[in-house]
Amino acid sequence: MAADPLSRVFAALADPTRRDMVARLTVADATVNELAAPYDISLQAVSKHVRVLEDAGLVSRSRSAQRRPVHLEAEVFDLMTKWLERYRRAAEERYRRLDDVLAALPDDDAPPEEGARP
Amino acid sequence: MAADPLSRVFAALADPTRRDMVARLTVADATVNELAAPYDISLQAVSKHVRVLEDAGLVSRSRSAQRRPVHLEAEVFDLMTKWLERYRRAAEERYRRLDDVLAALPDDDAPPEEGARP
DNA sequence: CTCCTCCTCAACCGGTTGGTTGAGAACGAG
DNA sequence: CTCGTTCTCAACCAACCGGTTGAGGAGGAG
Repeated sequence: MAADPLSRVFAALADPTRRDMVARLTVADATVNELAAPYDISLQAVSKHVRVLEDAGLVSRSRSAQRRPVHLEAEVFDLMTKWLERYRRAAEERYRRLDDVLAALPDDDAPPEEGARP
Repeated sequence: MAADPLSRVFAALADPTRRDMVARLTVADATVNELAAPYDISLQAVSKHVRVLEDAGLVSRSRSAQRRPVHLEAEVFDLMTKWLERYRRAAEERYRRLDDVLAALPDDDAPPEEGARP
């Protein structure tokens, strides 16, 4: 279970139920019971989902009496957004660069396998 | 295997090997063989990884001769970024709103369950 | 104290996933 | 045509995942 943080975050968000929980947690904190209400799965299953979110750092919990309110953490979103943005930008730039590459094509019709890794 | 698109994208990116491939594809297109070079897993495994990325719409392939160059698609990144940004912003706003909520707390110490979805 | 509520732990199950090996399709080069 | 290269399909396997049920810990409420 020692996967890198990013993998855990992506994996946690790969489940629609979990994404829905996150969406609802942006509105307000909630207990496990409240979180479980909309879904017709067992409370234990919901508990597991929350644990996955917690392990991914997307969510934190404080104990107040016997309730364990679930709270959304925004930081990890920033981290992921940053990661994503980086590659999105790179892909876009490459897309733009393509025109230059095509324009700079010499008489040779067989492209010289330009895949040298820097 | 009929998961929603967003789930497929997140799931695809939940694997470090696949994320590394995506990173390298931002630099240049590559064949399966080129992609496979850095990893000590079988070529078939790499082929499977590429297929997962393709099913997620992160990557497209054209056939030129017997080579099947893999090309990164930027659109899906936009989609995911948009999704993420929406919740990141919501979480931040809620974080900011928290001060107001605390300030507006009446004499009642039991918060009135304000979880109505708009 | 006893009871009730909220939640978690543990064991189990079927389906998916990441990996393997082996066979073979598709295509260019000789 | 034959050969070599590139890549995929198929079957299999161990591990993980999302779900279940059953048991039980941790606090308030009576």
